[in-house]
Amino acid sequence: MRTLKYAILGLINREPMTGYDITREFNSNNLANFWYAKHSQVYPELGRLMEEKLVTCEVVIQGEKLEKKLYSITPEGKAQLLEWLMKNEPLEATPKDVFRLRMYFSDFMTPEELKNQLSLQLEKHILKKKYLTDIMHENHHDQAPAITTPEFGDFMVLEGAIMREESYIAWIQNCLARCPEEEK
Amino acid sequence: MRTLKYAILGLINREPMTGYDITREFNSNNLANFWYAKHSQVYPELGRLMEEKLVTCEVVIQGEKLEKKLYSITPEGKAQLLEWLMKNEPLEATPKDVFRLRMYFSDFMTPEELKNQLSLQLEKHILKKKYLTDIMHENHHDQAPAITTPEFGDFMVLEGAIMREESYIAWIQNCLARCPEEEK
DNA sequence: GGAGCCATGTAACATGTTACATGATTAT
DNA sequence: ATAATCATGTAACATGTTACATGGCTCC
Repeated sequence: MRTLKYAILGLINREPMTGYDITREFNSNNLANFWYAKHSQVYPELGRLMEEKLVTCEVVIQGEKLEKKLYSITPEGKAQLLEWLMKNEPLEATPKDVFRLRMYFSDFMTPEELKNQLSLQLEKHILKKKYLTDIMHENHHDQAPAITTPEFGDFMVLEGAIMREESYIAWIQNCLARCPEEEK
Repeated sequence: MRTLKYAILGLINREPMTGYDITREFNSNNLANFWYAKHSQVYPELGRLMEEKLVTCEVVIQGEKLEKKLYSITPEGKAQLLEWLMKNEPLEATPKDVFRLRMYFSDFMTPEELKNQLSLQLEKHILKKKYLTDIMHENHHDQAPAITTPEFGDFMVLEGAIMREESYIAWIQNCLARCPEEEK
């Protein structure tokens, strides 16, 4: 699959970046909602991409002597990125979800503990949704940017992340509604 | 984290099972929507659980001489499972999603190819939703079973999986709606 | 001068996938 | 008989996390 390879190629295709920049993107408000990696994964992968001649590297001096490696995409890199973007593969395996797994075994909890677990999770997803909508206001003022700009991709996936949270929240509320009323 | 450990404990807690049974559950209509593992991961984990004395194992002969290992949960296993179910941990990292990653880089595609990619994905998620709702009709007749039964967990997570597909479908339709109209 | 960030890397470990390997049972 | 499924395991590899390790730059 080598998805990390294409994630890095896609970022460098937007503009030349260092490994540090790429890692920062992977922990940003946009990308982190559907892809991420630690720097310990990024640097070795950049090495592989160099070997495969999909990126080139220029050493830049920051200040007195700090060396940064600024990576750029090659024509072959662009070609492979485009090929990957055009793919039509079967649906990926469904994402793993530890909370859903715990709910699957809910009959081993008391109804009170089940309700408590659902409420705690609900709260967290409500906060996450608020966090995402705040970013949406700040970055896009809830207006879709023009297609063919990088901002369009940012906007689409952020909107998707918000919708995902809304759906999760609605699901938990459904589950809570199905739990019996407290005995007085 | 050792989530696989708890997934296996949770299953064996419902009733004694073999490694083969567990693997089958991990590829079923319920569980596979939020957790799964291959048999090559299950058998070694069962070995670890034996070492930790969280499960016991009884050899059963099937037919003439086929040996099955039927695993049961121990009191200590039950205790650890319950502890895990009661946890209140921060939200997991957001699930990775290759299609969203490709959409993030959509400005590198032509608008036509972007629409094509969105349409292909839409179709797949519509099929998946139909697949899930069919199972819902068959297994539960759209009626929530009583809380405190294992079927309640099955129902909850299946409902969640359907809602997840509905949300994904709505997102893709949003994206398509934002794409410009075809020229004449 | 020190805190926090910029910048790059490696090592050990945990998790997960694909392939290799073997053999019994059941239904056609 | 033979194909599909039941049943259990290991090996090699890919992916991802945590910890170790080093040093420069910028702002206070």
